[in-house]
Amino acid sequence: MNNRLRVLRAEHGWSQQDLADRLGVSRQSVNAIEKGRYDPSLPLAFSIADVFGLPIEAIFLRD
Amino acid sequence: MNNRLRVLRAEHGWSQQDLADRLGVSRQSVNAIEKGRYDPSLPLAFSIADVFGLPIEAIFLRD
DNA sequence: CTCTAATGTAAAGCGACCTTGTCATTATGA
DNA sequence: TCATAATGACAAGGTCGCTTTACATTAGAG
Repeated sequence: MNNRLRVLRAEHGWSQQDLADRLGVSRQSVNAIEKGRYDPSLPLAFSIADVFGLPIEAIFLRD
Repeated sequence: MNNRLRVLRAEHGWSQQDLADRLGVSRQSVNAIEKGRYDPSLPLAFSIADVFGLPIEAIFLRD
């Protein structure tokens, strides 16, 4: 499950900590998801989609 | 996190076992998700979206 | 160069997701 | 009625998602 988190975060000029704060999760979680170490839960995926104003499918990609 | 699994499954005339087979998960998992006992992982949510030919947002709803 | 922000990673712990196995209940059909 | 299918639920066990704490590395500002 690839994702475009790093790019989207950069477009917004946010640090991993900034994004973590907006999502209400730890910086390590953002880093781990961004680096592909694991996938977010579905609720967190929805939160990420909300933060960026995009559908989940525009952020997370099948492989 | 509400979902429209029961309705969609009924529309297709599938039993929980039928859907589980298509998703490659156990019948108990389908039942638990359908009953709202827990949310699917993101990869499973994508599989469900694929099976029904719908975007994730059309199946799973924020609360 | 020095200080600080940002990032990457690791460990331990907890709860969520998913499994197999099992049992109970309800509905349907021969 | 009897057999079978479908659903709901629970327990035990494994892995994943997320936490806090901690430390190392990299990059930029001054």
